[in-house]
Amino acid sequence: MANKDTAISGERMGFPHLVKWVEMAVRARVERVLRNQPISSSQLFALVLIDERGEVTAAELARLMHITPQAFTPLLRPLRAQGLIEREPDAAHRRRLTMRLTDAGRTVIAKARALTPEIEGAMLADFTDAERETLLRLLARIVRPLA
Amino acid sequence: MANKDTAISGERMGFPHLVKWVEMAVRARVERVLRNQPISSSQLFALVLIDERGEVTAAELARLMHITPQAFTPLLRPLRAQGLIEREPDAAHRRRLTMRLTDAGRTVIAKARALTPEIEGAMLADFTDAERETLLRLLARIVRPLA
DNA sequence: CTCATATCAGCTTAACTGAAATTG
DNA sequence: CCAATTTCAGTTGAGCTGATATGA
Repeated sequence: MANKDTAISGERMGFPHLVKWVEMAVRARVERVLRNQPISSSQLFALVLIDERGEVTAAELARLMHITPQAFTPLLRPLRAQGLIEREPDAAHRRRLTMRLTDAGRTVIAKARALTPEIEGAMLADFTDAERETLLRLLARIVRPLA
Repeated sequence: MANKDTAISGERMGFPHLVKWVEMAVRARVERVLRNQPISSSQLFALVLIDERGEVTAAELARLMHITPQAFTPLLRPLRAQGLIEREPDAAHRRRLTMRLTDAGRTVIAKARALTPEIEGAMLADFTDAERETLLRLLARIVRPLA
């Protein structure tokens, strides 16, 4: 039976395993909260990244998200169909299409953002303010070199 | 342009957003490393959870992973087909099937586990030992109440 | 010619809902 | 009759590879 006694309480759990577990718990909560919104969890993620960047091409965004550019095209379609983003050929490279949020897109993000503190509160219920701060700062440092 | 200057460096990024971003970076690396293994990232996650529990039913595992029991059945099929797990009707409730790892399953996990330190090392390259310890401890505390 | 971008096609995996059978 | 477990069916979302067209 391997390590029934050791795995959870004793020996360190691997970093990828921990991240996956936390992400699945987060995902379930986000999906539940987004049930009535006209957008999926992954689409929202892309939308937030576009917002953070201001202007960005699809290829660049795909690299940020660690997915192939091909996987990004279908993710984008519903966002365009709902008018949440707009695209425009780049001045220097007509092949590139830079995109940015529309007002409708910003509205959707704002509504979604309002729901996340509740999720953080539920998942970090027994964390002190200092611990939350530490956790978010460390996670942000993992993300920073990817940005 | 919303917050090109503020979002990444200034205002706090939401907890769900940070987790999703880190998870996508981890997922891409795990998939690359598992390319030659006879198992997917999600299947490995389930396998590790079974290992940690020792004995567990599918319904219980689905709750741990925050997915529906229906979503769990197809995840399990390749694991059974490859003989990585074995199942047996529960003594008290014949409807329930408790499962556990086989030796083959433990071998696959061991091989996969050997690859994760490399991923952690790459993603936490500029973290001190103390910072890694803190991060893993905080993540484990999020997971603990879910276990 | 080569490289990056964007997109199309086909495929696989992994989630969902709804419905059914089994058992306590 | 009801609740929990398991599984089947059908659907959707979100990745992948391979191929194609366009432009710098």
